[in-house]
Amino acid sequence: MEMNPETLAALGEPNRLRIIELLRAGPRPVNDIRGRLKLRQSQASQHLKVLKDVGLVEMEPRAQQRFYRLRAEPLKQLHQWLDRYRHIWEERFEALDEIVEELKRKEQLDAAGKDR
Amino acid sequence: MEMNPETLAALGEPNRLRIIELLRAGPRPVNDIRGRLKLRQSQASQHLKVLKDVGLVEMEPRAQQRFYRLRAEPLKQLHQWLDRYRHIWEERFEALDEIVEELKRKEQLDAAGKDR
DNA sequence: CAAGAATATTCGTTGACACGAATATTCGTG
DNA sequence: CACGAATATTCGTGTCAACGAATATTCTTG
Repeated sequence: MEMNPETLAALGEPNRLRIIELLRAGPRPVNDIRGRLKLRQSQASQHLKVLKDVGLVEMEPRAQQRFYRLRAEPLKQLHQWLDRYRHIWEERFEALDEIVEELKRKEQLDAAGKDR
Repeated sequence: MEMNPETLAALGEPNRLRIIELLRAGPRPVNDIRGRLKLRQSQASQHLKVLKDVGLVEMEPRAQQRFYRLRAEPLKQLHQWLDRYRHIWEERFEALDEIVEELKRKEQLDAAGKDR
């Protein structure tokens, strides 16, 4: 499972991240996004273009408005990718480490004990 | 729940992403990372510095080597953040929409039926 | 404490990108 | 088909970040 840096880079830009967060609630036309996030018109369009190019959003024209909505795939994929790091925050490994450490210490004590 | 763009931006750089993926298996000294990913020495150090600054990794000196390891917090946080988008890829909502649509259609048919 | 290994930091260069203003495009309506 | 609303695209500018080379720092060992 490989994760694609471009998706992450796209999310790494503050205004784009805000757009993603806004779209979580559902599809919106550009002008709505622009208004809520206080962006210039070109800014809104440009960022949406980047997001669309990496596949994070898709667009549906509706008269002269364009509705943008989140696409499931990349978000799901990113989530799955992170799942592979679960062991980092589920402390089992650290606990295991500690147990191993303790065992080592015990063995040493035992070994030392033999000589006493 | 807010997600911080800097973390994502840090992950958005290809070489840094590779470093993160490499560190998933456990802590490593700089030279090991450098070797496996075929980076220049300064590149390795610089990227590791960025990762450390955003808190994605931490460093532990060991003689003149420095071991870098993943930090749980930001990864866990990112995972949780993505959890809030679950409804996007778990099609329940779309399914629900369809059901609603069908119900509407049915009602109309029923209403029409009454007059026949 | 000199020397070497491992790593960090500095610095100049270059390319990419965000921004804003201006212009172009698309589409419904009179 | 002219017009206006909504959006996209282009272009010039400034900033920032990645890179590579060089230098500095840290730490161990003889």
